[in-house]
Amino acid sequence: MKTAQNAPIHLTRQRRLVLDILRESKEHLDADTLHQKAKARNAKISLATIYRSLAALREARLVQEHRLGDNHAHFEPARDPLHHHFTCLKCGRIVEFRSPQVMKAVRVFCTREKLELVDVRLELHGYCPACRPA
Amino acid sequence: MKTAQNAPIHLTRQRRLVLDILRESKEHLDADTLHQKAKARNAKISLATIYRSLAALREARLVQEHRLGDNHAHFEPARDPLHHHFTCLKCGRIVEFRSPQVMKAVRVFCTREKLELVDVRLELHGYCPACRPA
DNA sequence: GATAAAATGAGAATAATTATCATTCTCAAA
DNA sequence: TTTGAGAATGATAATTATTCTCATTTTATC
Repeated sequence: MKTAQNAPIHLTRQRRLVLDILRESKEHLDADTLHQKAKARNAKISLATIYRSLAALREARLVQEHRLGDNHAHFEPARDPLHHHFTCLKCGRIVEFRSPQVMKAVRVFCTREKLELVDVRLELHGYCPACRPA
Repeated sequence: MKTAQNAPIHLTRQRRLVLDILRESKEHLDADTLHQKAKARNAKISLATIYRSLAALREARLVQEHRLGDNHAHFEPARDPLHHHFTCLKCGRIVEFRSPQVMKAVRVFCTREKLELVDVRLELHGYCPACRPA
């Protein structure tokens, strides 16, 4: 049985490219946008490879996947410390935030339950000041 | 606080049915399973109506949507206090937990940033004791 | 260099969700 | 009670996101 957990990632040209684009853009890119940007630099890269690279990079903890408002995934390079997102339900604006308290509480819970934590995803939804009702 | 966004929901027979099934099952049902269960009680209910009902119920804060491991949504009735989920990446087991500390930190952040909070979704991924590598 | 394993590209296939549209239901005003 | 407007529904088509297949290419190992 393979322990995908500790598999060192093989950083191929395509995976490197995907990671580089994510790191440079510092935005929450989705697979399709990533594909566009990748093609702009590399005539031949398949959307399937984008997805496969993202899966491998995520497995290696180099990228994080998020589910913001819409029903497709967004990705960003894993930064330390982790941060979280608030998405405005009306205008889609994203506000990022960090919270040592949240991370602490999560770690305490995982330790107590003997859970090995790979990924933390805290997503808030609501209305930003401009969109909240009077 | 009554707001423009959360118009009072019109609890039609179909929406009531969807909500009842969720409340009775106390599980994390996906749209398709919900459709099966609904059809078992009501000869005529469309999958589209399931989705529309879920959207309306979510808007009314009566149900919560989650993105657990697989790439489709799961739903459960909104319970108070909110709870969160840890999903094992290998076996899919779900461990629920509550955390006043997390909720407190979230509320402090939203107050400070003048954000109106509608939904909190904290999802942890990793390996459960049975699946974590030696 | 030979060979096995892994990664890739292209596009088909699948799954999840949303859109369309004709019909039905709800409810307030006449 | 009728009626008319707007909302909800059912059936299904359409769209979107993601995964799969398979032939080919690249990389790692001997």
